[in-house]
Amino acid sequence: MKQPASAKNSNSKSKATIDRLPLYFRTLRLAQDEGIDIISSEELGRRLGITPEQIRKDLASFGQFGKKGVGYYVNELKRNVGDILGLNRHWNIAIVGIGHLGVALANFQNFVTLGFNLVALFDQDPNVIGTRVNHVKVEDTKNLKSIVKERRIQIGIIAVPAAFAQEVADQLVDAGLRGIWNFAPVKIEVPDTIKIVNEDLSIGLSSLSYHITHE
Amino acid sequence: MKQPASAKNSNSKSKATIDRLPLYFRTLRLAQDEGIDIISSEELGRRLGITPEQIRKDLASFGQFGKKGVGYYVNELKRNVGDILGLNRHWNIAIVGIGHLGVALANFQNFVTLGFNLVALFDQDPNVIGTRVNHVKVEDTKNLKSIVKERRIQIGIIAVPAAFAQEVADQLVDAGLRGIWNFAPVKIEVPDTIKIVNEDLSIGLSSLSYHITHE
DNA sequence: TAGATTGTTAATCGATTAACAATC
DNA sequence: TAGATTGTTAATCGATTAACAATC
Repeated sequence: MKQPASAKNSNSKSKATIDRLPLYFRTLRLAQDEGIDIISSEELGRRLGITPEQIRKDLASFGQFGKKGVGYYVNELKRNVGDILGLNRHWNIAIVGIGHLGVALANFQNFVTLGFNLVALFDQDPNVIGTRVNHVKVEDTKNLKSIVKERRIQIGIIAVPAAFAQEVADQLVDAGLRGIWNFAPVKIEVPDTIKIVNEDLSIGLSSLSYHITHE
Repeated sequence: MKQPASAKNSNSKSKATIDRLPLYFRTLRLAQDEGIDIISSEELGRRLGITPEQIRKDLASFGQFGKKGVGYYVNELKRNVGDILGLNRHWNIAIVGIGHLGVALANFQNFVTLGFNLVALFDQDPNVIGTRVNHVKVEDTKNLKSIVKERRIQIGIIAVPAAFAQEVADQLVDAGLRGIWNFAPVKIEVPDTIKIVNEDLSIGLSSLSYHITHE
């Protein structure tokens, strides 16, 4: 029995592939801004430092987006990659912990261009509660659960000290959100229906230190 | 002819391994704080969500740090992993671009505990130059080269908008530093004697978006 | 048509997992 | 000694690279 053309094949879609998609998206947006209509895997690769074969393989695992002998239509490919990444819709996000990092993230312009709406900020410090960061009012963490539900927040960003991270994660999960972006340098336990991405900044710096040390 | 015990073997030391070392280091420091003397790969793995086999393999690629039937001495292993990562010395670092992100990084407490000394901040905005962030004075980017040399800065952190990142990188390289930690969402070209680590925050968030979108 | 470039299969490379001998 | 746990080799799994037919 033949597989229908639309059937998902057993292609890669590996973690590595998914981590490269945002890079493709970023570069396609740039190309779009430059007024480029068509781009080849060769040119995409040159701009990103990735081999053209890799790019074609990555894209082909999600569908046939290109035209043989021609290349990829920038607008079309950007829309397709955006659809795959879920960036062509709007996600409501919240930041918990409005310290220096929380403030920096609240002001992060890329969120907006990627379709993320910052709809709530939380902190427990009375001096911070009630202030505004990037036009969003800081709420008391005590009210986290009701506000997350009310404002239909799907993604929570943890920017509190490591010692409080698990507790905050528990509250976020309890409030029913879908994903957590964790900046606290600690392993957080969540039910496996919740997607978690860890962003431990000390890894990047340590890796740099390693490579400089070893010549 | 027998290989001397000290000879480097052809073991992995893969990128993946090196990226896990900082996690081991972090967990060992925590264990040390808890007063734990000896830890098994089993327990380390439990705390990190990594298999014990993986941990033993990673560590064994750098030497024999454990005791069969016993485990690893926490202090000793932490020192060894720190040595490998180059964290048991002091690196002088500078941040270029004192916007929200630059300020957050300047206040990042983990730098200190990892042995990084923040010795310079740079910006081009006259309103920012001369102010102090976490006790460090902000200098004019114009003087970057001479200050980087003078203060023996080995690592530079780029926290400027994407459009200026390459230009800043060129100046840093010209000043003779060894490594760059790049937060600008753009590919930077440097000579291959310079190690560069890219920290594109939109990747983490896009990856989260992808996984939530696909059920 | 000739040249260009994709999509896909096969070959290679690298990383993880399993198994177990060595040994504390 | 018996039990525990490392370090290492072999087996498996996954990801990248190479090659090329399909086709614009």
